[in-house]
Amino acid sequence: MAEYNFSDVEQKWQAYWKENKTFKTKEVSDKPKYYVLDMFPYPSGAGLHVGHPLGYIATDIVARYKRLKGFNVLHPMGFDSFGLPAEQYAIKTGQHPAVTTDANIKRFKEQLNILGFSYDWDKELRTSDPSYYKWTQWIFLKLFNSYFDLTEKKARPISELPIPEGLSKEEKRAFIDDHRLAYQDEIAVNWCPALGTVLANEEVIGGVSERGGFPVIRKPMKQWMMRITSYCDRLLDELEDVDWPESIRLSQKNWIGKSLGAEIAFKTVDGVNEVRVFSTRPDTIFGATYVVLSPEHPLVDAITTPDQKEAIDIYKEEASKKSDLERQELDKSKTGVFTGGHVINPMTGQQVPAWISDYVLISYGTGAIMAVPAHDERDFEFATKFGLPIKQVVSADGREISELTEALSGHGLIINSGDRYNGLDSKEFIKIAIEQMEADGTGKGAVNYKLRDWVFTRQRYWGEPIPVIHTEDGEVKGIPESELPLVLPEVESYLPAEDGSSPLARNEEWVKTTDPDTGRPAMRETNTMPQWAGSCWYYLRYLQPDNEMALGDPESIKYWSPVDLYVGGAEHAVLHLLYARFWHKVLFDLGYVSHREPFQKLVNQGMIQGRSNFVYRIKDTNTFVSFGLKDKYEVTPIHVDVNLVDKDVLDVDAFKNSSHEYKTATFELEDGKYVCGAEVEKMSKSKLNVVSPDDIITKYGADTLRMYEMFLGPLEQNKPWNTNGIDGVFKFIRKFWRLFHDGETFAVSDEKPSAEEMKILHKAIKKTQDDIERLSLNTSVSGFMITVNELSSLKCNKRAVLEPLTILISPFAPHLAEELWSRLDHDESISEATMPTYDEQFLKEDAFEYPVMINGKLRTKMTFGADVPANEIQVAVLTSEIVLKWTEGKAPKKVIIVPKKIVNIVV
RNA sequence: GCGGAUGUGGCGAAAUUGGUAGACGCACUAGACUUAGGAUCUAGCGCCGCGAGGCAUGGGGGUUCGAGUCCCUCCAUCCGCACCA
Repeated sequence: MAEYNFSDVEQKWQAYWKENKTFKTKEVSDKPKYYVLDMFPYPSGAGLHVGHPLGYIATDIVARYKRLKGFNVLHPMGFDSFGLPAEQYAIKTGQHPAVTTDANIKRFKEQLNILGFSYDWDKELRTSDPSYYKWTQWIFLKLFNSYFDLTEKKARPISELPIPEGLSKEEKRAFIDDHRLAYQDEIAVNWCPALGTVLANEEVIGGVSERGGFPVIRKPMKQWMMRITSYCDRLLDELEDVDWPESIRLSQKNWIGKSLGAEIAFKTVDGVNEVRVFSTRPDTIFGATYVVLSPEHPLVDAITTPDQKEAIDIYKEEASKKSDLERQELDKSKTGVFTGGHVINPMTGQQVPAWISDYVLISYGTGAIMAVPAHDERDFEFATKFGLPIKQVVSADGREISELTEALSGHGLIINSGDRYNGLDSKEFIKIAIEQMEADGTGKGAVNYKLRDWVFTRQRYWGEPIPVIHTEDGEVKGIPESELPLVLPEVESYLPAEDGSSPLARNEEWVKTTDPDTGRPAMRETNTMPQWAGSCWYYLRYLQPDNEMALGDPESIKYWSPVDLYVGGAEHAVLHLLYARFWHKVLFDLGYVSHREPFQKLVNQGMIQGRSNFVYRIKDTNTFVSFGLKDKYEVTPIHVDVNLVDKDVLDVDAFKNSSHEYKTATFELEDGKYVCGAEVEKMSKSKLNVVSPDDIITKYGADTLRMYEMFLGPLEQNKPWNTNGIDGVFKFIRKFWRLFHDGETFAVSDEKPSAEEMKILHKAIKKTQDDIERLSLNTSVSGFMITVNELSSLKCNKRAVLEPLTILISPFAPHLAEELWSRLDHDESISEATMPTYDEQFLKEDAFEYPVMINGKLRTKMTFGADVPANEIQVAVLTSEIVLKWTEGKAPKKVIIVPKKIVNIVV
């Protein structure tokens, strides 16, 4: 019997799609639009493993489904092709990153294409193409030439910035530069010596770089910054408008870290300076028995008394040497030094000592705190260690605890805060205390954010050059738009310089330029943009990747925005998604895009982990024992290449041939087989658990791989890859094929389907559509299997059933569906077909035996169906609703009817 | 520490609004057709029990005629954030 030849069929249809541009997006259409987007990949040298396509398969199914449902679908793919690995490879080998990147992209595209994705490759983009980064630079200039209007809470062109009267030329320029959304600042940045570059806060995790895990230190440097903090409130509030997973919304909220409280001034005793602190608990101000400044705080020297100067200087020196990693070590006990100076608590009027400590961060709030040891854990620890006074001012029951053993961080009744305030509810006192301090001029209500402005420069080669020049007299100017793109120049070496300047600085010829306004010599900016820049707006460029005149056509942007479905990994929860939203909002303010948020619905596909296999070697021998026997010996587990293992059974010969070391190995088998152990780990080369989609496709075909990846479990869930179950899907594909065949010949009958067959079909239509709509793609695959099992046992080969079923399955197994579709005498691609609709009349329940409960106790069974059964109680079934008729006796007190399920009667 | 997610057979999992828990698939067992099968088909497959029946969705408690699903509480695993004032 001729079996389904997936390999020929898949090649045939992939060639057909490519040749006919089957999936070319229609720009103009009266159909409703649907924009379904994948997070585009960084084209790494390793190629795709079986985990990468998970999200792409899901979006491809949705894209194909929406086409069949009559939507005009945009489903593009591109490459985030600026990035560190290509540059590091370049440093090692001298190979230009563009060459490496091109080769990697070629490989990626091949791998994507054999999966049968319906991308419109005419829309492809690469962030490292000058034609693309021309517009990344253009957006940079827009940010450079805009300011944030605080009253309207939106970006406006810098030309509209109101400038105070009477400023000198230099002051005026400084004033403008101070308001730009992209601006330069000398700040303490996260400098990573190993990578030779500055990193954004978001790229530093626990004191080490996100990429590579190298130590990061703080170093003051002049950097380009993005004024993302202006957008804190909008980035927070407008999260409510999008359909995103709660966990991502929370991550973004936490990252922005908005807290409400008060900013309070503690004047120095001499009245010259004031230490401003931020507190979320101004109600505890009567308990503020000292203040702590961060070692980097600008007032430290002014407050320090001469006899404490030496100790303070030593402490400051030590703190500056510490990396963030060391400062963040949690279990270390608190350190600090008394400045010798005192400040005045504005509410009590008492003098309190001022200390410095590195547990107070210069980068958060005002860089100084009022310490309330009775009600803050950290302050309590500090006060206890240094013998500072602890004063309880909030109490749960209004009484004071004589000997506090821990900080009481909850709310309660105010005590020890003067007759005016004692007895108040502490939450209420927050408002009252702020009002009082505002009246006294000693404090005010304040909002504080954790989010800092975005450090936008990298001292790297492989990124977008920043399109500005520095003039002789120190002015910074954007280059004219007509000069874009500012193409990345060639350099001799890709290594960053030790002083922190970018590799671009090496090309002196390129750096030297002239100021177009004055004709005087000027220097180009040599830093480049961070990798996030290109991915901040790529979803807009897909609409018109070839548009040389504009970022995109406004009509097109209006038609396609927002992205209806965006699928990608949760690792971009804060970085990419926050930056992209920020840029989008600026573009929205300036009138270039039509919607406030770029991505309407976001789904995070889970990670596919590796499933490693192990063999067990008896210590000091070359004998391996099977999994079930290993406990009898002292064994060492050794990773074995999962590609030599099938259903946990080792291919012993292949294993022997895999390495010289194993040539002479001997094996202790169980039931004639060598069984391997298994464990879930990250998929990686070193663990020998990488499964390539290419290998799976060679063995089972792309349709099987697509369906199996969906079948594996819910899309959002992390799950280990396990090839063991793939046979089931493979069998299903062949079984489906066989429905259309009688032996070797294609045989589909035009006979009218039976009621039972119609029911199977319509059930399948309903289930598949419901499942895709809620992205439960695993259950829709199961649903297909049930359907085919049912039809198969009926030996149903009727066109009226099989044809709609082919359409239904085509988003999942497009190659198989196309082949069958053409054999069913259709000339056009199945993607031109229309999704069948279901008819309720075929979905009616059959006669069914229902349990009937009376008073929750009696249990009998009745059959409800077309015939009304006779009992003491007469029951009829109409469609799926059950109607009870009472012929004798009293009507029951309570009748609970659950359609299709149980009749529950309380008499 | 704070926040989020998850917990169902030997395994991956289903159960969409509370309504016959374990669909579907893997593995396994038995059988059929076969020279053979890693092909195909049929049947079985949560646990205890010969059986009728009983017990089962991480543990305990609650609401309900009815709970995997809702509420309280505890436990475990994974993932974020973390001296954020």
